[in-house]
Amino acid sequence: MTSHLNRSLIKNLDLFKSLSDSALDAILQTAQVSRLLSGAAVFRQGEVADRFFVLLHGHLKVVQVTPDGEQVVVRYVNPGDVFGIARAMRRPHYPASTIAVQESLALGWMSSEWDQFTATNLNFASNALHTVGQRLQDAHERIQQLSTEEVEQRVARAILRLVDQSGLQTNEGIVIDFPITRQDIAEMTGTTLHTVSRLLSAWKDRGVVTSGRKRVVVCAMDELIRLAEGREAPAPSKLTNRIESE
Amino acid sequence: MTSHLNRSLIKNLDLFKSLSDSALDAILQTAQVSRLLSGAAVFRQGEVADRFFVLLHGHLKVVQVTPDGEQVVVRYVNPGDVFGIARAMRRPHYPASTIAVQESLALGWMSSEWDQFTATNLNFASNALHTVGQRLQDAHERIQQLSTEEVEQRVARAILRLVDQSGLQTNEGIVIDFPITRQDIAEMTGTTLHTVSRLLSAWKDRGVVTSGRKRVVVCAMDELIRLAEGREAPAPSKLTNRIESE
DNA sequence: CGTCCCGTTGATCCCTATCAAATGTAGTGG
DNA sequence: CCACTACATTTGATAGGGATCAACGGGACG
Repeated sequence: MTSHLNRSLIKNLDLFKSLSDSALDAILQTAQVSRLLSGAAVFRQGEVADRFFVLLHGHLKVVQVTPDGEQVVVRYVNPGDVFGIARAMRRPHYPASTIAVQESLALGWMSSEWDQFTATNLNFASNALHTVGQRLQDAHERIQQLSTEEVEQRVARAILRLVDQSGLQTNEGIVIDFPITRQDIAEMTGTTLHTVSRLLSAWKDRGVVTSGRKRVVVCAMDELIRLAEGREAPAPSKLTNRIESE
Repeated sequence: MTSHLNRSLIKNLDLFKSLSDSALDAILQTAQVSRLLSGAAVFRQGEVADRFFVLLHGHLKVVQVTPDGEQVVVRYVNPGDVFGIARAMRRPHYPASTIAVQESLALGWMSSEWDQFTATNLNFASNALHTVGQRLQDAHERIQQLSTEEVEQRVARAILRLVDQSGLQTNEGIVIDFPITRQDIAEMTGTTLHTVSRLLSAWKDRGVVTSGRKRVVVCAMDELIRLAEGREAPAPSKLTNRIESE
């Protein structure tokens, strides 16, 4: 009799790439399933990092709170991503909280098993290094943006990143397929919800996006890319005029 | 007959912690020494990441330039630090340039040897993960600061970090023991050299620091810490008044 | 001893945070 | 099904922190 956890669930995930079937089975043996309601925390900043996870379905956000209570969104976790691997970096506590922004499903292991995994399979540690390297790269990009770019560019880039990771083509444009507020976007870009709201409103007027409560849809990718690169909108040509412009 | 490269040079470095003596010797066999003059680049952003290094002596700065030519200082490399390990994270090119800010000495290996090292010694990959994890943590802290703190706090923190890593106690205070310009500090904190200069001038007037050309000395750590935490200077009490006030 | 770099300082402006208040939208319980 | 409530969003007014522009001063090094 087989477990309801199927090898195929994880065999294509980055972390487990090129592991043997038997290794995968052994790993699944010790996995625990976490079902998460929207708003539920998988773990909280400061807790002992006793488990690590892979997200199978849904979306999580990783947030850090500063000493004086301000929040920063570190990143969003997408299906297939590993998270909570603080212990593998010899960090005894989670440096941030991870919270489901929609109903989600994750697989978890005890941190103590990490060494087991890496010892059994040489690729495992290398894969983890690859993942963390990617994150480091992302973090540096963000530092660069916070240091040198204006708010509008940063917000445009943040939305492009979200679209890239979780964009869903619909007939009104590409929608970010999980709930996200102005406040969230502000916490990703180092600005305020007010400024984000103003930007989205302005963009909506120009037909670049549509947006509603916890919802953002990109209508004109090209235009958004232009904004992200700091080039202002070109002088509005007759061709790009919108129909209902007066 | 023994090489002039001595095992003791590297045996205490984080990356090589808990490697056997024979492993260390094998590693040293393939090392190349780089002598660097101030201003010399070890490698440049965008080049193929064909080598990785350990800094033995001196100081380097890691800088990224944005598409439109602005620079960001990613971090300073201190003696004992590994750098240039892009390839280990499966990144084919160096994401930043690394430049000596004073005469320095580094040990380098071909990137292709990395796999050799990790295969031979299980701790190696784990140590690397630890190092990169530390950097990720640092990057996130910086993102947090850029997102939520004011310039004065950020500059104060940057200087505290430098003091922490490379502070040297002298009779006029703790000096940062390598050359660093206002521009450099600005590029670490996402501000301009003008603002940094104004801040240092103001701090000098208050007796918190002394500074000169490419030189920063911290006189009152406690005061700087206060600034870094966002608490403004307390109402100047009679006890803390400086002699030549008035 | 001149020239380049680095640092200082003033004046001005503008982006964006902040304060404030109204409107809109989903969910809930009677 | 509607009233009530909590939370999201929008939008206006205002102020201020820093960037930017501009010019000068000073030390180091060839």
